[in-house]
Amino acid sequence: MTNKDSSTEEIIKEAARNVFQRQGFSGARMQEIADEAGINKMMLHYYFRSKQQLFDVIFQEDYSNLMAPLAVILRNPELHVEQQIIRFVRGYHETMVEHPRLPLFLIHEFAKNPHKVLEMAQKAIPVSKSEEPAHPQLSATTFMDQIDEGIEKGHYNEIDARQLAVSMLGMCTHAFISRISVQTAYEMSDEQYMKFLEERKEQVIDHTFRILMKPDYYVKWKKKYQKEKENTST
Amino acid sequence: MTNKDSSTEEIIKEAARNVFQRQGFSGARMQEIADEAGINKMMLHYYFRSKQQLFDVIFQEDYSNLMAPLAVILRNPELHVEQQIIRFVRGYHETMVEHPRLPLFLIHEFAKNPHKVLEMAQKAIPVSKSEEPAHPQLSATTFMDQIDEGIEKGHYNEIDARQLAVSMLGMCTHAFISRISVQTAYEMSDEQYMKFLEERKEQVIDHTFRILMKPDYYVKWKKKYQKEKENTST
DNA sequence: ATTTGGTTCAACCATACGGTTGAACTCAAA
DNA sequence: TTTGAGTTCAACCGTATGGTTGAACCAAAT
Repeated sequence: MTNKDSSTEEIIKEAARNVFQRQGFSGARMQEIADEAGINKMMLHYYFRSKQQLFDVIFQEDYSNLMAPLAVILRNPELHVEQQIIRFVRGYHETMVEHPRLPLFLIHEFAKNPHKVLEMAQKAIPVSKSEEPAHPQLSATTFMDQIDEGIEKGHYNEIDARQLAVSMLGMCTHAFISRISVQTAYEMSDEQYMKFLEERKEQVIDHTFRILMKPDYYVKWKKKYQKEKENTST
Repeated sequence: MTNKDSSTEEIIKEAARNVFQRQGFSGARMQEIADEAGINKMMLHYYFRSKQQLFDVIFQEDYSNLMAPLAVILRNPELHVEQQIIRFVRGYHETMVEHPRLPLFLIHEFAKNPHKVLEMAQKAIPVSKSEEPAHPQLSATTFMDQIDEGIEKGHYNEIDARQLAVSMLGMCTHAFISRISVQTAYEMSDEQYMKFLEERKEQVIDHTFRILMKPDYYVKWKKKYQKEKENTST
């Protein structure tokens, strides 16, 4: 039981993560993973039995550690939608800046094998302790319900909450999924792109709220938000 | 020289298109393509020499016929940005409803092999006849320039045009790329999803303009737009 | 010093897969 | 009817790739 992070198992997983994220399941070669880990190919099978099992472990881990926590934000009934959006978008960008290939990887494998991934997703998002087992997903107001509420109050535009959700997700993912085309089209260096992503975090929040909120409510919100930011940063 | 569409070559291309779009290059099997086409595997090599060449033909065709025309809209200097956006988003949705797997397919292969795809993209978007060869891309006002112009006039919010472009693209692609998760999350039947996409077309335009335009200009625009629509439909 | 269980490896195996061969069929031109 | 180019196929080949074997190494326990 040596240092956990430098154990062979962890080294393999890290190498496999890289290769699978670059090449996808079918594009990845066991030999390539072994090379990247600097070990014998046998080791992969010794620790993870088969390519499929190694892949499943990686995918499961990535999904549970990185995506599931974000999904949970949008189901937290304690949190106001506006806070849900802010935390989701920030969380998404902060996570994906560290793992830029993850969105495309997850989406691609998802599309190739929806059935399997859906099972996995259910496992990965455990029913939170405060929720009654009888009402697994609907315990309180959700993202959608809160938006409808805001519409009734006259704060929000009369939009389909699902359309907003898809737009928000799309704005989040696209900067990572299409990085190369964006970077090429606008002739950005890697540093410039990182800066672009850093700015984008707040931009996506702004875009989402411009879509969601009626203009006067948006202005009010923005003032309040700017003050909060100043307080937090000092 | 028999009927073009039912020629063996076309049958093969159609089958290959399906398999490649479902499985990606490395996931696709020549045998599977042959089976889908209902012919002997030999035929694939007879007509297209190798898997790589068959793939290249498909990819090039899909890109040139379906994506390039859309990209051209955003570079048309004769067209006002607002018109560019409307035509792009409509065109995108109308194309992708017919070829729902195309966005993820293109993006995934692009990410795996950016160098090659970029070459292809340059070939696919020919310099239009009216343009001087000396200024291949910058012959007149572009998407970006027009937006900056609109900001100066006080019609548009002071946003980074690149951020808007990425948001718009993301809103377009996401509905197709993440179809299964969206459909599952909102428990939609296939018909309901088609309806969702049909609505989405106008929604994305609306969202984009809400991000882009100052509220009063947006209201003015919307009135004008609604009238135009009535005129067109009658 | 010996055993034992976990770990590592080079070499090997079976199969899947991309690609090839050579023969046969079709059909139009001569 | 013959010829020949274009087309189709079953069977085959070579290699890449996922997976296995059996032996060696090493550290801790006896």
